[in-house]
Order: sequence, then structure tokens, then C-alpha cells
Amino acid sequence: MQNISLEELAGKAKVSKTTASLVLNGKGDRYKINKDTQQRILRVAAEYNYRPNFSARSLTKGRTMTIGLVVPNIADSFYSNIAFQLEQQLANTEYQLLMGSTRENSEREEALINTFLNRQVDALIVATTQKKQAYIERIYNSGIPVVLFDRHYPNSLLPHVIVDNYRGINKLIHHLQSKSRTNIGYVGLELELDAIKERQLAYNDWMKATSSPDFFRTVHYENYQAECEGVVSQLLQNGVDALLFETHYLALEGIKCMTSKGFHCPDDVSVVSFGDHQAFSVFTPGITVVHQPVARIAENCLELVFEQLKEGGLQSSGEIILEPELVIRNT
Amino acid sequence: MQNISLEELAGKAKVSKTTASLVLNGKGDRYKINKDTQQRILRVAAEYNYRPNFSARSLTKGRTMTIGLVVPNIADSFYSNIAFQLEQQLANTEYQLLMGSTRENSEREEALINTFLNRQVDALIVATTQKKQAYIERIYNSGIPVVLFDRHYPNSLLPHVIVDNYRGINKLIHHLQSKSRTNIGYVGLELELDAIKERQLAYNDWMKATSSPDFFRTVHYENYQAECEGVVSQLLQNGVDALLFETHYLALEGIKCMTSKGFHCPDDVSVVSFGDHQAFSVFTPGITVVHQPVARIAENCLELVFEQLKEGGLQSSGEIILEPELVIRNT
DNA sequence: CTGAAAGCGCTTACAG
DNA sequence: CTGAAAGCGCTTACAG
Repeated sequence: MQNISLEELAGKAKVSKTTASLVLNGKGDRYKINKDTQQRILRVAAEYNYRPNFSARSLTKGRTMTIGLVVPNIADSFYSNIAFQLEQQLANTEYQLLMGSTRENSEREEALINTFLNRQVDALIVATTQKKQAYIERIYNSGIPVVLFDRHYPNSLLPHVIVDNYRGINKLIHHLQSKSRTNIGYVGLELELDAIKERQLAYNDWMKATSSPDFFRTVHYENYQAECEGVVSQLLQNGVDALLFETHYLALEGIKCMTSKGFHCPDDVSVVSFGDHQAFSVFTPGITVVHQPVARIAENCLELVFEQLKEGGLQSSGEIILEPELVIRNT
Repeated sequence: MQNISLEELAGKAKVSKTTASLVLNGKGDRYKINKDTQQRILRVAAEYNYRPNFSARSLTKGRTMTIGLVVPNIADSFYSNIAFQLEQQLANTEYQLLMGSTRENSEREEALINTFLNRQVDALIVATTQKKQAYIERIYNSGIPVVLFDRHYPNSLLPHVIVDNYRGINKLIHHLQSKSRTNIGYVGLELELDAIKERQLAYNDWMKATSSPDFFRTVHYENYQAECEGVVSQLLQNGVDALLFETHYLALEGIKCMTSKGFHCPDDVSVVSFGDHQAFSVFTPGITVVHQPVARIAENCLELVFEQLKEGGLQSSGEIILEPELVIRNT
């Protein structure tokens, strides 16, 4: 098990480091190394369980075969699913994922990216706090592949894969209307994120267009549990007949509050959510949601990464907008 | 942004690489480098945004400051929470996490560990499929720090932090009994894991001791959703008044089936789960669970890692058994 | 077909 | 107080 070096390996196989290295890297045939010699080298390598030193290889090749993943919270089911997908799709490549959570803190985001850069990751996939545009652009412009997902910077050339947030909310509202709900409460987050703003805009546009009552409410990310409770009970008193949650964890919190107050879903008030969650198909009634295509998002992120890693660099526009899909359940 | 090397940096600061390296690594005072010289070096470093090449440093120091985390599934809330905790607790250290999912496939586990080892991770934290004892022991014995969590190998010296599975199930059963439930159905997994066996043993011991009817059932990991449905509806027909699920995702699936069949919880049948889930406090009624102390598990894993990394190596027994905590909700 | 040698970018004895 | 030099373990032109 104890690592032997290329040099020792070469010694035992009675060849030079060059030859050993060539063979071990599958270039034996190309360099017309004797079959016997090749066999010998391979045998010795197997026998001593030779592990090429990754740091040394990275140093000479200038690549670490590592991709840095930065998300707000890896314990959040959306991001952990993205991580899982990325990892699975990367499983048959040489790439590995290094990851970290920002907890929506932009300082932590910068520190994390910085750490990853210090480690010479070959690319960065980040769900940004959207407060580090200049910093990330500087990195991107210095030649390091970057792809943003879930959140992006409008008016920026940074490659990104996002979901059509506006349409997502629209779909939810239309669905609710088809169920004859008109007093639709909206529970969102107080965050400076474009993805969030888009969702809120969709609701507000609808509200104005239909002259619906203003049941638009937001809570703070850091204290969403407590605030959500307050907002929901207030909305309930105001007589909403539907509650639209901007994100899955708000919906979870909201449902908790609703049922604790004895309100029934969907009879009293219908609940829908932007973003799915394992629990939503388990609840009775099942919660209708707009689903974010996790596997597709991961796939597209990697496509953009590899496109940048390739010779000519990014060829496409670098913008991928996915359609969120309405999953109709019982609400 | 373009990286400059130590050599260039030294050139610009008009010192040798040695001096620059010393100062940059905070050893300036120890080596009594002139204050002025130090200032100059630091200034140049800042000006050119010097990033020491991590691969080069790893190569010379023989350490990568990287810990490999191997779990069955990073999208599983239990493991993603562990990952989050590890990452947060590691945030003020130089260590980073590299992670991968085995999907309970032991071949994939070996491949993953192998990849991590190729990358010279400094330590391994793994929730093993429990089919790779010899392989992992060989690694451990070769001097690489390893800590197992969630699953371990009984009769092995591999350091591990686990939960008292037997007691966990016991607590759940006692709780159910205190609610006067006697026909307790058990839904578990068909997996060769000690953690699982312990849970099942606890149920079976209780069953025999109390001459309770045999409502012990298992499903296959790969097809648990479909099979769970079958098992649960059968148990329901058999007239159980309580359902004990061996793990959170089985409970989720079971509840779905139960409610779809019109059974009410806890009136008709009370549901409890080994392992908590975000949804369980949202459901009405709240699901009583035995909670796995995620933060403590992560903390203890790191303690064992660092103990092994330290000079003398492991001093403690290397076995940490945590108590699962009963969280009583409405069931 | 195969080897000697340079180089990747650091750190750290060793000198002075 | 500071520098020249060796060495970490690879890869890859360059020779022959």
C-alpha cells in the first residue's frame, strides 16, 4: 500500500522514468514501446499498487481536474440534488467536485471562491449570492471557466443556466386560477436576487393586471421560520384562498403554520410552491409545484464548463434558460 | 488576476525566493527578516494578487489539506446535513472536502476511495457499504487516517462514530407502547448493514419478548418505493395500529401509501421513524422520530480524523457511540 | 524503441 | 538577516 514513486517503479522494471510514465499513461503504443517492456511496467505497477502522485501531475500539467461548486447551502435539497447530479455525471470523467456553502453570505462566497482558486480548480460552478459580480467577472476574464446557475447577473457575460422564474410563477398562478382561486397570497424572500425579483415581478404584474388584492409578503432569509409564521397567519386572517410560496422551504414552513391553525388544504386554502420537495408528494393533499429540472441544470452547467475548457473557449451564447415544469398534484 | 509565481514575486520585491516564501508563510519574524523587507514582499504579493500554487505546495509538503467524504447518497438529507456540518466545522481550517456518492454500490465505493487516495487526500470519512472491510483496513493500516460513520465493521479496529441503533428502535417502541399501541408494524431495508441489523434485532427481540404478532417486513433498497407500498398496504390490512419505519425515506414513502389508502395518522395507525426529516415536523400530525445527532456526528468524525493526523496517532479507543434522541411530536 | 534532462512552483535545510 | 541549491514526483520535448 505504501506509495512507490515513478522512479522506484522504473527502477524495478529496469526502464527509465520516461518509458514508465509513457506506458502508464497509455502512450506506450504511440511511442512504440516494446510490448514486453510495457507488460513488465504494468505488472510492476500493479504489484506495488502504484499511485501516481496527483499533486506532481497537477503541477506539471497545470490542471487539477477539480471543479469547485459553490452553493448557498449544501443541506438544502435543491442544491444537494444538483451536487448529486453533477457528481454522477462526472463519475466517468477524471473530474472531482470540491464544494462549499456560502449561507447566502457574500463574504463567505468570496472567501470560498478564493480558496478554490488557490487550489487551482479548473472551473467554478456557482449559485452566487449575486453580490460579487465584479469579483467573479475578474476571475472569468482572467481565463478561468465559470458557470453560474440558479442565480446570475443580468447585464453580464458570465455563462449561466437558469430557470424562467417569471414563467414559473405564472404557471402557478394560472393553475390556481383554473381552480377558481382569486385571493392568492404570496410569500417570498427579502433577498437581492434576480431570480427572486423575477418571481415577485410575475406575481405583482398579475396582481395589477387583474386588480387583485395585494397579498404580497416577504420575510428575511436569516429568520424566515419565525417571520413566515407571522406572515402566513396574517394572510390567513385576510381571507386568502390560496398561498403561493416562492421556494420549497417557505412552503414547508407555511404549511406547518397553516395546519397548526386548523386551516385545511386545499379546501380552505390551496398551497403551491416554486420548487419541489420530497415531502410535497407525500402530503395529503399533494402539493402542486413548479419543478426545477435539476438533472438538466447540472447537465447544462457541465456543458458550459467543458465548452470553456475546450480549445476555442465558449462558442455558444453562454445563456441557458430552462422551463420550469408544472407538476399538478392535489392543490 | 493572472497568477505570478513565487520567483516573479521575489524578483519584483528584490529578494530571493527563500525570503519571499518565509515571509509569505508568516515565518518572517522567526527568521528575523527585516521589517522593511517583509513589508515590501507583502505589498508586492497583494499588488499582484499572488496565489501560491497549491499543487506545488502539496507536493513539497506531502499533504493536500483535503479530506475525502464518501456517502451512499449526497442527495439524502441525512448525508447532506452531515456534509454541511463537516464543511462548516472545517471552515476555519485549511481543509476542504472532496465528496462522492456510492449509491450503496460497493464497487463504486472502492473506485471512489481509490480516486481520493490517488489524489492524496489526507484522510477519509466514509459511510461504508460495509462490504469493503479488508480494503479499508488495508488503507487504514498503511497509515492513512480513516473514520467510518453511520456504518462500521464490528470486530474491526477502524475508528468510527455511530449511533446506538438498538436503543433507538427501543425508544420508538416504548414510545408507541406508552400510546397503547401493540400491533406495531416494522418496515425495514434488505441491506447487509450492521446498523440495519441492530435496528431489526431490537424489533425482533421486543416481538419475541412480548409475544407480539410478527409484523416485521423488509424491502429492497433499489426498489424501495414500489415495495414499500406493497408492504405497507399489507400491514394495514393485517390491522397494525402503528408503523415503525427503519429510516426517514421509508417513512415518507409509507405515509404516502397510508394516506392514499385513507388511513389516518395517528388515529388509525401511528407512524414513527428512525431518523428525522424536514417534513416530519410539518406533517399533521407531527411524526415522532428518533433523531440522529448530525452536528455531533460530524464533530466526532473530525475529532477522530485530527487525532489520527496528530503526532502520536489515535490515542482514544476510536469508537464513539452516540445516543439517538427521541423527538416526540404528535404520533 | 528508450533515456537524460529540464521544468512545473513551491519549501526548507544549510551556509554565510 | 538573506540566498543558493536540493528536492518533492511527475511529464514531455529532445536526442539518439
